[in-house]
Amino acid sequence: MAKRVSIKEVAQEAGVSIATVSYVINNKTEQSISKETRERVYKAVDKLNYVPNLSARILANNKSNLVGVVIPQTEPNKEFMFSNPFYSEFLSSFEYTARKKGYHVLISGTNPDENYIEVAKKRNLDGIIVLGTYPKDTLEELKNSGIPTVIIDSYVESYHFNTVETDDCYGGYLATKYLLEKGHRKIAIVTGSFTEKGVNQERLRGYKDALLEYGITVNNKYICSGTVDFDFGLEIAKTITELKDEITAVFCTADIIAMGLMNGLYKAGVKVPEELSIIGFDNTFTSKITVPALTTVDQNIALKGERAAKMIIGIIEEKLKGKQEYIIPIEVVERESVREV
Amino acid sequence: MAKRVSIKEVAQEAGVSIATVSYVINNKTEQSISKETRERVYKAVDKLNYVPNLSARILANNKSNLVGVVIPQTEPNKEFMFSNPFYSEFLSSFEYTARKKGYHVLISGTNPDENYIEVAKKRNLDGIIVLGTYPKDTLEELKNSGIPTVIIDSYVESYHFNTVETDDCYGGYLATKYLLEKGHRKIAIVTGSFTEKGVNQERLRGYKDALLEYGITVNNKYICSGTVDFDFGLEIAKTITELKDEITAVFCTADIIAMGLMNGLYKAGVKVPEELSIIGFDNTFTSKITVPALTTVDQNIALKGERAAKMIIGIIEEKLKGKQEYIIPIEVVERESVREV
DNA sequence: TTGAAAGCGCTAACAG
DNA sequence: CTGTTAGCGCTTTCAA
Repeated sequence: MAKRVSIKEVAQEAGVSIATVSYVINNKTEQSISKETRERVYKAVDKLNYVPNLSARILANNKSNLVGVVIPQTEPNKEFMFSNPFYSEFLSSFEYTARKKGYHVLISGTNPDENYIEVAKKRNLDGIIVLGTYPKDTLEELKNSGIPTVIIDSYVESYHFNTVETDDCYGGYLATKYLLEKGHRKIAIVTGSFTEKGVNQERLRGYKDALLEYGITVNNKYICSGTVDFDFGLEIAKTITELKDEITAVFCTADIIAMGLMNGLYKAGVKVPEELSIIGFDNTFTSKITVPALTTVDQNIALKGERAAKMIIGIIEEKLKGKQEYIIPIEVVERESVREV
Repeated sequence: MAKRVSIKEVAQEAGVSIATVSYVINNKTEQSISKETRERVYKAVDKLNYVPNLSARILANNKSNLVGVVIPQTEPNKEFMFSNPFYSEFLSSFEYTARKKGYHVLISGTNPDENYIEVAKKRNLDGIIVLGTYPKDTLEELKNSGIPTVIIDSYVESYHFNTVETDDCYGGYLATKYLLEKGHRKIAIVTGSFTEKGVNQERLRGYKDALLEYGITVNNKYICSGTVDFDFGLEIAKTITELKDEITAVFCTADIIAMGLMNGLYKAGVKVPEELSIIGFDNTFTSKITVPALTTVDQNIALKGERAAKMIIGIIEEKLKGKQEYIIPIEVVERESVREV
């Protein structure tokens, strides 16, 4: 590797002190530098192809311009975190926004044994984004570490933490209401497991709210809970098929479940939406792809990534003070999987 | 933020010198340390909750245990790089493998204006993974920077660079041959644009090879080239529908195109696979989801990520010398979109 | 087996 | 307006 040039060599080349070089390259306004000197430094930087060594800078400044994103192992025993398209869409938009603001992004799945705070300290992370649900203790510890943190999509005592969230309850309400407005009255819900205060529970709450608003009593037989994946959707198709003569619509609290369900229904010969209407949640890009295309609740993941980036950077740079909260707007995207009855 | 404890405080607590602490926490074998001292240090580390500051370490060692992954803006004007599920699957597996080996991963889209070598130098990256196709100059420059680099899926003068690749030509051959074995003789190919020496060109080559092997002359009318996305597949459905009485099968060089095509065909009332067989390429997780499920060529993306990580780390640690190359094995995954004729 | 001290590249307080 | 220098936390040579 070609020997890296340091500030010292730049100083030499420009015939100034290293302090001066530092002032110039950092555009320190509190230091006036003669135009001439400034130019000499620039020229030397160019000529020598100087690139500052951030490690040294971090050491001196205690500021890394690095933010870490922690992504859960979505499936235990599965090493892979963001096979779920949600994560990649989020990350994509997050990284882009952060980069534009001069921050780099360190990603990390979670090692069960490794405490993320350790990573954060080691790498002098300026801030941390936490995706997904974690035990409250872990989050509390994070908070106590004093490192700016933004939690995404976690309902764990939100009043404590900076958060970017979707209004899942409202989303569940919207989805269900949409079906109701289309004339459906017997509506099943297929959802993930109800970890305490999780996303699924909120969406279920919205579902109930909407039914109540229409004076419909909630029928527990219509509530199917399992895991958030394709296979569960596939599997539950059997149950739904049996319910087919009673119900006219299904609200799946995740697109991926809806896909599995639609697939299973297809195999069982149940036509969507002719015989059964389906609405999803997430609007991952795959929902356009199904046949029929899936009507779903859009939570604007890209916006989520962008807001998360702006929030954490705002906090880091102390432009944002106190607890921060942002709720991502939500809306139904009409496609082809719901019919009017 | 709670004041961080440094090696100095640990030394004080343990009643030894900072050098000794350094030896102990780094497990330096070339330094013998009495068991007793070692224990005292460990105790102090625990008590004070000491976490080493990697920035200082990097500065002293010139070794960051950080590797950068450069991801292209797949679509110009689109900020988002890895909406394409390929990237997330790759990254997921890459990060996991790297983490297990003690490396962290810095991700970055590419700023048109910002030269990635600069990022690499700034952050003292130990190695770089480049995804996708770049101008040869850029890669050459990277090479000259002396930073270990592994290029994924680029055909740019591969003999120069360390690479992890899929044998796209062979994949194209396999896909086509599969159709031929199922009795198809008139086979169209729908593919992306032919940038010089890109993936698509290779897959096309395989397609031609297979036809030739069966003594079939290539019909240019059957070669449809556009962009690698859902919409192109949708669009090309029209052309394919017109060809329907001549051809019996289509090879799409990307799953996402196949999805669009299937969607378009569905709308046009063309039945897959009864009237037309379709085979894809990639085996992204979405290919299970379609109706009918897509028969496709699997390139084992997770393995790709794993091998890339092992390769770059091997090179960094000088366990791997000279040009490295790994070709990901490939196979056809049979599902439901191809029928026997 | 241990410790003192130089040095990694940079920032910033201070002096001039 | 510019330069000197201490110090950020750590590794490593060399001496003890």
